[in-house]
Amino acid sequence: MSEQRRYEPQEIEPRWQALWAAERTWEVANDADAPGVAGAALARSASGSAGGASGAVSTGPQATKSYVLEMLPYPSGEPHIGHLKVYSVGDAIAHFHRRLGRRVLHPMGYDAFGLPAENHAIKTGVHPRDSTAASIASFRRQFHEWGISIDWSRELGTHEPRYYRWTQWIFLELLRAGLAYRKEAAVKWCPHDQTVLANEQVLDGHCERCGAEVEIRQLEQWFLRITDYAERLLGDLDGIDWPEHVKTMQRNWIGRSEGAEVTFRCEALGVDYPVFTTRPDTLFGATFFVMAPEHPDVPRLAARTEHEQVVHDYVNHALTESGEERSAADRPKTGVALGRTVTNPVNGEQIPMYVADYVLMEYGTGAIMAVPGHDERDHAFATAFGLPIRRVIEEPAGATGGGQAVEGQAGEQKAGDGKAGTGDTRELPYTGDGPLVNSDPRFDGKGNREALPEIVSWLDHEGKGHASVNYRLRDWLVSRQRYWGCPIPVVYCERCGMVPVPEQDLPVELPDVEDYAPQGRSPLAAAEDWVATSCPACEGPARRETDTMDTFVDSSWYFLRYCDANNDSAAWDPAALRQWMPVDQYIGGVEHAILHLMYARFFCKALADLGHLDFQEPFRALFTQGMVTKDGAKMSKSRGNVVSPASIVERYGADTARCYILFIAPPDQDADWSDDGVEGIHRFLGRLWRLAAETAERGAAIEGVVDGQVEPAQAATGGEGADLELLRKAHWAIDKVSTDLRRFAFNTAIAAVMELLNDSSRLREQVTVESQRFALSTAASLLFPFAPHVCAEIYALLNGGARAWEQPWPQADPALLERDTYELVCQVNGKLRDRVPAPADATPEQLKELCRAAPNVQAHLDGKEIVKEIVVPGKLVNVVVR
RNA sequence: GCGGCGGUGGCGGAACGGUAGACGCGGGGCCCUCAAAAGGCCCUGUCCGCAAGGGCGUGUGGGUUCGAUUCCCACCCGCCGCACCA
Repeated sequence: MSEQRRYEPQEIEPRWQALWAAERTWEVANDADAPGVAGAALARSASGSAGGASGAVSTGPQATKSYVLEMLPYPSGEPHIGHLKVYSVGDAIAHFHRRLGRRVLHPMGYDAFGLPAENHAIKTGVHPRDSTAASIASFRRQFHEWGISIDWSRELGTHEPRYYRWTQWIFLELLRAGLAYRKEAAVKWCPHDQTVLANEQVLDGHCERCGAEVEIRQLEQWFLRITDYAERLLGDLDGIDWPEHVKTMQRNWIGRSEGAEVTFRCEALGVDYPVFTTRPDTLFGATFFVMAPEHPDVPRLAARTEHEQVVHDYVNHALTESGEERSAADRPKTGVALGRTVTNPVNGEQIPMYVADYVLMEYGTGAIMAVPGHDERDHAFATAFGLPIRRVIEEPAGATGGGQAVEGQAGEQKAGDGKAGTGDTRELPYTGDGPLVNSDPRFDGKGNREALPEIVSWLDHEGKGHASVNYRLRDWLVSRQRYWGCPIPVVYCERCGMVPVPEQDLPVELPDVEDYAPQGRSPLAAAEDWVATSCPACEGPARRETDTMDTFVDSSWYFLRYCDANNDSAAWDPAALRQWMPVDQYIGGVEHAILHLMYARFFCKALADLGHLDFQEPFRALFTQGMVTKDGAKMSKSRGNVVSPASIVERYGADTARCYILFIAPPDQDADWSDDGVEGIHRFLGRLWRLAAETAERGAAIEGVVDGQVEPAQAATGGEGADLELLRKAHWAIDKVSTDLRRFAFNTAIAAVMELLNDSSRLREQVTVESQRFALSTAASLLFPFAPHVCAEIYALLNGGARAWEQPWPQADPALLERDTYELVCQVNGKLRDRVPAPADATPEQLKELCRAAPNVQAHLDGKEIVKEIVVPGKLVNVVVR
């Protein structure tokens, strides 16, 4: 190099950021014809070709839209390295789509309500409104400093009244449709702190803060009826382009099971108890009946019996245990008898009722029929309590099922039930398939799978049961007794009951309260003059709902609001949604695989049913990025291994930070941060910049080129020797980067540009300035989505001030991707023995000749018989010898 | 237990069934320099060999194939979900 030049991102980056901000480069209007949008700018300049592009992309009203969206950040403190990663990925995609000629919507907002901000406020004494504002300012500033191409005209915060006004509107729509409702639910209550506790805040049945024994209280809570959508949430997963593991998690979460609901009658009380079972084929093996401790009928069943006190104690103990304790997998089965019986509808047997904590109130009906012969849990319980165990399915000879085959007598079967002894002496429980026995003459001998539907239709006919589908999914509890959230827009009137706040009175603004610490009821309840209001229906005295909404409600529709973010007369104009939705590429952490992504899908389906949307799925494609670790561990303050994006950006510049985080690993994988690795990327960008600066200088010296006087680099199509080699490499890189961007392989895309730079550098003494300029221009063009500032700089430097982001994405010339000679791989018995140059158009016969003639192939053929020759044109010849 | 993902040099990672280890980091040598920083050039899976070359190598064991990191079967290990779900 002629003289020492330094790559100075601190000088380069703010300059381009200022330009993009001043020109509002990344804003895109809803009206496709509107001037000043990025797409239109591209259209204007698309006549010049650059970076080897042929066939400029046209944009305009007809241009394809692309909605590229990263999950909005929760503004707490400063952005961390995970934010840098997700927005680097999203920005690369947004830039790529723009330069493919699409109109790209790439907005930003903040998920600003929520517990962490509130807890932080309680701890520091800074009002959540203020700490959130400070955090948002920090995020906004850093997004600018990272050079993320955001349409800032659509910025929003979910805590702003102009946003949550519409969150409340959606809530009212759901309420109107019966999809939001109030219901009593069992919640944990600390009698000392006078507060509801989350399950996580209960340790060993005691309050984690004061140690008081926790009680269970039935409290009214707000729910959203997501279970109505279980089937559609499951079925529609098939039509969206999401990672398989995310779909699997959602399927598991929904937990669909097919079976039957069967009614067991308690004659003493005259009450029918339905149970859900996936195994109606084993009904004849039901020898007892179990209810969950939370089952509302349990006290009633035990009342005035000798079991009353024991049952009461057991239930109380079970209720105060933490979910974690109760679900500990192989804990011994516990329970107590209720002293009552129910009738097994298939055979009229009276079977005893128990209450046991292995039965969950949340699943099915909160009561089960127990079939100890064919269910492991029921078997464990029966064994512990000396209950009869009956085999109703034979184990086919040689089959392996749940039970292990044992020699001799099945000693485990201490059942006092005469029917237990059949010819099958293998151990129970048996959970596999086989012919029914000990059931009913109509079914005995039939395969259980075959008999199952027959039994169900028989039950149906008798009015004792019916086919049924059950889901694990529960309705979504959305009310929170917390301050920093969206107020639920209803009031309670003594005369009219619960009354929705009329739409024109929205938003119900969150009042400023001084004491927002949780205290058993919502902190909002303390804001007396806010709570006291008048009934919208009768104008009589009424009180406002003081619970707020779960933060996940806020983030279940924000992607819709971006489409029409500044609309003050509606949540959105349907035309705006038609223009942008669904999101074409959604990007975020896999930690939201279930909750956020399920809720957002639910909202879309519900809003579509209400006529507000004309699509069912919000996110057509999803990409989940992996975590960034340091020294193999999750970054955390307590470990002291936090790498702050701000410090990296300050030291190396945003381009280096962004490129590095995309280079270390495929973005969907976890990646370990290495300080040395960052240096490597910084060297690479520095080398690219220096070589480009040198090339521009050389060009100026030879051609008298000065800024603004040359067209963007023309696609060179000729040349020979080193020039041709470099030209080919550039086209190879175009092809490689284009392919890799489509499959999110940013690491290999950046590697390809590195190769192009390495060749440019190696050949720089042997090629013309024009070749060099084309190669480096192409490198900058291809790298722009990852390192926009330095690439804009280089592109302008080499192309008379032309703007990289306005250039169509380069296209590889197929003719230059092919070679007239290549290195033929010569194998003997599949082992590489030699490589020889071969003409691209050689026939298979000629290739065989070439291979056999290769010196080292000769050596391995010596004295052997050629059995076969495999020819893969363009690649290799494999000679098989004996 | 069920489901998903993964296991390749000293490290991060490449590789349409066809040259294993691209690219980068780290390491070694050299150039530039009074010296250093910065930068540049070369080498770098492993073993044998002066070299040419050869042996061995993608968690383990089988299989399919002319050829397997890639496809199939069984297993081991790690990570992530879910988990007494009837």
